[in-house]
Amino acid sequence: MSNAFKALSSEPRRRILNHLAGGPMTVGEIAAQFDMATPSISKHLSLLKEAGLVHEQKRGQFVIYSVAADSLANALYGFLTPFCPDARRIAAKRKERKDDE
Amino acid sequence: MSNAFKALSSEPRRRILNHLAGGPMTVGEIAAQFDMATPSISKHLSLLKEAGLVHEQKRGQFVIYSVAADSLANALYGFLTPFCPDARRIAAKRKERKDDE
DNA sequence: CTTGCAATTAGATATTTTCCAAATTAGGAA
DNA sequence: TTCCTAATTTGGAAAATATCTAATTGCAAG
Repeated sequence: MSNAFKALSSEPRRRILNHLAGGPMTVGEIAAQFDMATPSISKHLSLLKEAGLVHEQKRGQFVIYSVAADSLANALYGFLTPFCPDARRIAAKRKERKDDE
Repeated sequence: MSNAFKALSSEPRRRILNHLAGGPMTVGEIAAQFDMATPSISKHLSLLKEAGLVHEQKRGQFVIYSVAADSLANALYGFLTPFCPDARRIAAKRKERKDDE
């Protein structure tokens, strides 16, 4: 899903992802790094989750977020593919074969 | 530069880039593919140019746009690096060495 | 049960983005 | 020059975003 790109379009969200790259963290730990109210951070996190870029795990009263590295890779891979000449050739062949049927 | 992500956050702009992946085109040729007024397309293209994701070349009264594949790759590479464990290790070492000085 | 802390949801406001139609710029051709 | 076409700029309205404070939810400890 390309909500990923909308999620990545915000500087704060990219910074949040970067922090999370260091390992899972609670909302409070993340918020402590930013000059931004906790609800705003929470909102950003929920957006990142919507986009499938982070995972959320509840532990008691805490919520722990972590990077969904696989989704991140998939989103960017899917986007980049059409720009790779080899991939384009392969896709074209596949399409041609489909048209024959 | 991370204007690239803002540029990529719009569906129309991603579709435009996709069309351009097929080869250079004039504004009119691009606009013909979309159900959107030409000025809007023009605006999107100028945004993509700002972000360094396309190149512009004037030929007479026409303006030809093409994908700046290198910038595209650089932007995504730079972003992805912190999420790659190997790259993280290397960056950490580099930082450590710098701290010693 | 009440109190306290973590996090999310609500409500409000300011800013940004998107898009179109109309006007403008600029090149090429009669 | 004058007309036509390509593209950009302008002006403005509607929609989406970002961020804050205040209120709410949920869990856990006394």
